[in-house]
Amino acid sequence: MNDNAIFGRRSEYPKMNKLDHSFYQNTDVVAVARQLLGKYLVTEFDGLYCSGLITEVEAYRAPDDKACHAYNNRRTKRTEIMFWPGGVAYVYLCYGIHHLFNVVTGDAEMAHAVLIRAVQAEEGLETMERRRGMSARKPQLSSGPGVMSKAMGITTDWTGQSLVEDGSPIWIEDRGYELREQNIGESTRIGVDYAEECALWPWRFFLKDTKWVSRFKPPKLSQNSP
DNA sequence: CACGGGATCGTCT
DNA sequence: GACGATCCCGTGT
Repeated sequence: MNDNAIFGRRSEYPKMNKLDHSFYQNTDVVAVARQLLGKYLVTEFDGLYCSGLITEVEAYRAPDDKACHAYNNRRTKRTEIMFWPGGVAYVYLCYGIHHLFNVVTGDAEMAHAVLIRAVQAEEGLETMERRRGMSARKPQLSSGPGVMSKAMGITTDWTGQSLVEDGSPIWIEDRGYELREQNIGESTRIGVDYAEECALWPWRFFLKDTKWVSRFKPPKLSQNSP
């Protein structure tokens, strides 16, 4: 996918450059979230290969972010993964139905993660169509964190899975395209109204000029909204 | 297009 | 026992 409306020039990176520990262990999770836009999410397991351009993300950061599952460094069996060193998947079940895929970032004991909310399907379209039961031409195929995971075949079985080790079923690649800053939009995060003042933090990032993003819903605060 | 409700279950209180 | 970092479908305009 080399769309000049989204990408600037191609950089000198070799193609298919799998992101490694040094990328994920950046301690600035908001910066990592931005950097993940324009990269490619890839899954390959059971002989099925799929990829998509990452078009929408959100950053979550313990201990100060009330929207983060590990707010105040709360450790539970589920959130323990977020305290691991960056470069593993954190996948959890939402509303009993949807499997939401996050990338754990930062050093060990830093419970930071980036929620991948949407991708533009690129390869393995027939596989994604079968998983979703719809045409791969429609952005609803993979625009939204629940449906993105479904299209890519990601489930909670993969929580704790490394994204960097050889042979991992899921990883992220830099294919050498450089985003223009002007093509990155930002907003508050979706569905975190309970997070009080943190619900107003502009930690959702997305590619402008593409239909492959979820519909934005502004936060509805019960009170104390500046 | 806006809104509202139901689905469905692991997790934490 | 309550509640989601959501989605889809139905209704009404």
